[in-house]
Amino acid sequence: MNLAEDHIRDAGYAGFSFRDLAAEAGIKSASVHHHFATKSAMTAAVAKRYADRFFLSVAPKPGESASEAIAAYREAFRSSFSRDGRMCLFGVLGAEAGGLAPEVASVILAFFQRCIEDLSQRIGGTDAQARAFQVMATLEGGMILARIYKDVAAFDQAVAALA
Amino acid sequence: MNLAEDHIRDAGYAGFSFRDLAAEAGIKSASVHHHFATKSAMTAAVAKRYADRFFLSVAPKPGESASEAIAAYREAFRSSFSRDGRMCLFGVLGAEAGGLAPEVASVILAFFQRCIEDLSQRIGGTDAQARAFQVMATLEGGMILARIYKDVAAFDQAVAALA
DNA sequence: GTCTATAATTTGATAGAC
DNA sequence: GTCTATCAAATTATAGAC
Repeated sequence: MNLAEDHIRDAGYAGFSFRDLAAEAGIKSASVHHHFATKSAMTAAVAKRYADRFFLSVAPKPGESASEAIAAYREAFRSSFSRDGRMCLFGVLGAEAGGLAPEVASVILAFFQRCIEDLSQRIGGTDAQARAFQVMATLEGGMILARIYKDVAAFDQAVAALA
Repeated sequence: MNLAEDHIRDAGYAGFSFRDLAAEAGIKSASVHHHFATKSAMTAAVAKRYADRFFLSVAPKPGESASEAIAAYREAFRSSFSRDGRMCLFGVLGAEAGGLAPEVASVILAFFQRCIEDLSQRIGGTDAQARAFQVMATLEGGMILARIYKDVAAFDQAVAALA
């Protein structure tokens, strides 16, 4: 799952095969199929694990401000990219969603819905939902720019005016 | 090229094959290879044509303001999505860039660099470049949200505070 | 410019032994 | 849980005729 996650964040759903993963893990592809019946099922499982980890990392702190909530999301994205130069998994999968199984698409939608809902509540005020959409769009788009420029400075400039 | 562009905008580089395109065009895959030696070469050609069309559509009008320049970009993205529900081609390719040939990656980088340069000049002022990065990130990210929600309203909320 | 035919490889997935 | 072996299909790409 770690290897699959890296490959997806780098090159998308088509960016890995069971043989790739098996070779890198030192086993055979049939052994991967023992754990995940299909590639879609494995991708959905990897995505769910990624989402769980993400929402733990952005968990609200008592008495935080709207700016602090936005900063928590920003830092989660930023540290992810600066650690290994790879994108947000859901940004990649979201961009190529037209070619993914419903099984995977539903996990992607659930992730963004939960982000928007969580951010909206923590931002508060009249335009909370629109600001939540703006934050998520800027973070995901900023990741694309950073990966294309191969420079986290592109991300930093993109998100500088956010919070 | 029209068919390839649609497929890429829907499901990325892995979202089409020469046989797919040939079948939909009513010819054979060998005939597609007559025009494009490799899949990477075709993708690069499609991307360049897309970029040319894009920069024509956002060409500056005499005496425009910074807000009007941003609005031109916003409308180019918005109309593209609302026309057929598909993403910006460079948003898709940018997200999965880790698995693309250098031949394609260089076209992607050139597109974003030209966008940033063009927007920076038309926005002007002290933070022009940072604002340009913010605009591009929000537009690309907003496209991802719109395609996942299957609703242009997600894009509209994401970009509402831009200009 | 299109076709038939095919090469060479990769892919997702399965059966069954250990 | 891992293995060997294999299948059926798809993929990118090429050779050569019309």
